[in-house]
Amino acid sequence: MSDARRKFKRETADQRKEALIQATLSLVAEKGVRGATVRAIAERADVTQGLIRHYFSTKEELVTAAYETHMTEMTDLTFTMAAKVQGTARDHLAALVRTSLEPPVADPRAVALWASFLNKVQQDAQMKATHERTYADFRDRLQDLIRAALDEAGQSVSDTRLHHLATACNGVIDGLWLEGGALPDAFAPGELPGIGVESVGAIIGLDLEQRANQP
Amino acid sequence: MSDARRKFKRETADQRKEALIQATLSLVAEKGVRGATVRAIAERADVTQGLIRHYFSTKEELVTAAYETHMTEMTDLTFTMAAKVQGTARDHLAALVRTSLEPPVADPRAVALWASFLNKVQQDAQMKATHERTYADFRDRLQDLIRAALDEAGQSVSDTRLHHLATACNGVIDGLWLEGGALPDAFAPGELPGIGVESVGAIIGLDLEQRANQP
DNA sequence: TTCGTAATTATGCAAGTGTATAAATACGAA
DNA sequence: TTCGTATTTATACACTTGCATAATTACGAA
Repeated sequence: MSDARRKFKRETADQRKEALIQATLSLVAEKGVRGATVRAIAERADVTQGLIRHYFSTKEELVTAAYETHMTEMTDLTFTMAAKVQGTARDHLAALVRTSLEPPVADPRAVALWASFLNKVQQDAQMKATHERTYADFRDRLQDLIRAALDEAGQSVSDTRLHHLATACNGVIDGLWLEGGALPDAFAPGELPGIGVESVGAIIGLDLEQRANQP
Repeated sequence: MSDARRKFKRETADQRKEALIQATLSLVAEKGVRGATVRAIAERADVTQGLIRHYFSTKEELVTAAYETHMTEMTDLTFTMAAKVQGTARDHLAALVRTSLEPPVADPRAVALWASFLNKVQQDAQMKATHERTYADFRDRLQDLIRAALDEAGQSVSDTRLHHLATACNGVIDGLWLEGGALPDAFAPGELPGIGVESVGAIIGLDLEQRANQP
């Protein structure tokens, strides 16, 4: 029997799960969690709906897995990109801010996903835990960078003060991230990272915009 | 026939529409637009589902009306509260920032609504128009306050620079508003308005935290 | 009081929903 | 090659959804 008459192809469990998760994410971004129906997900992943049940015992389980995947990818992406930058502690901090506010991290689809999941995150304990873990990860990392940049500049701050600075900067960064994704046309290209670096610099009292070895 | 045996009570069209809209908003905040079913809305408004059709020819129409109502209420509320403050231009600006980041403006329900409507806003032209109008209103008002505060301090800035400052401050305020509503427990009481005033002040180069007639 | 009519309820329907279960089929092991 | 079995499709079911239409009922006008 020729391949052309094959009715389907077997994939590994990981490939299928990943395809289903990606199909779920794209639909959730477009139409929300309830709009991402099993049939629509199956169609987008090019399988029949029964297959979903074979890999995820319920739609809830698929959605939770998709959220977990998305959040992990976002965090990894941000940290990986920011880690590439060489330079002083101040440069590192500036790079993290910039990376967080540029594509592919800051992007309409990511914000649409964030918005679509918000309801469920507030009600589902497991999703809430995932959310708080990623949030805390980012904030701690940001706090370390702020401390290093201030140390480097010869300034010392109390733990309380440092905590406040990190909270403020994190709020500004997350906020601008949301704004940029929700209203991509409200900002000129590169404007958003600029505002972020300017604001974070202003809050902690360092000029982040000049590079380390300027004239 | 005694009142106790009445099967229903007639209300004016405005009262019923308002009740249906409020029921819709509370359900959309909890479960998203698709989760706010006609039957659930009717139950929450204490009517039978057929009545909805009598006032709104389609669910889409009800949802659009609810969004319009919500956005108008939010804008009015913010401007009304901020307008009460007496003092210098700097005080006015600080008050607008604070008001935007305190309850009842900054509040989990309002952010949940924002998130739930985001999908529809991006796809429905009428909702997009409503959104952009309210957004522009706020930004223009903010820009006027910034200009006045800078004038008052004897600083003059170019229109381009002013536009940039307003965009930056607006981004920070909206962003913090979202953060505060999405993670109400991440900030101590009063911390968020403080961060907002601090950041906006830092961006435009004025200390907004001291009141006008300090020693 | 009676009565007309608009507000409200009651009932029904076709399409879409998640989930369950049976049937078909690809593909590695023998 | 043959065959077993996990993967995948096919089909069905009970329930929910938005919308439509008929049947009631409240309440002001006469």
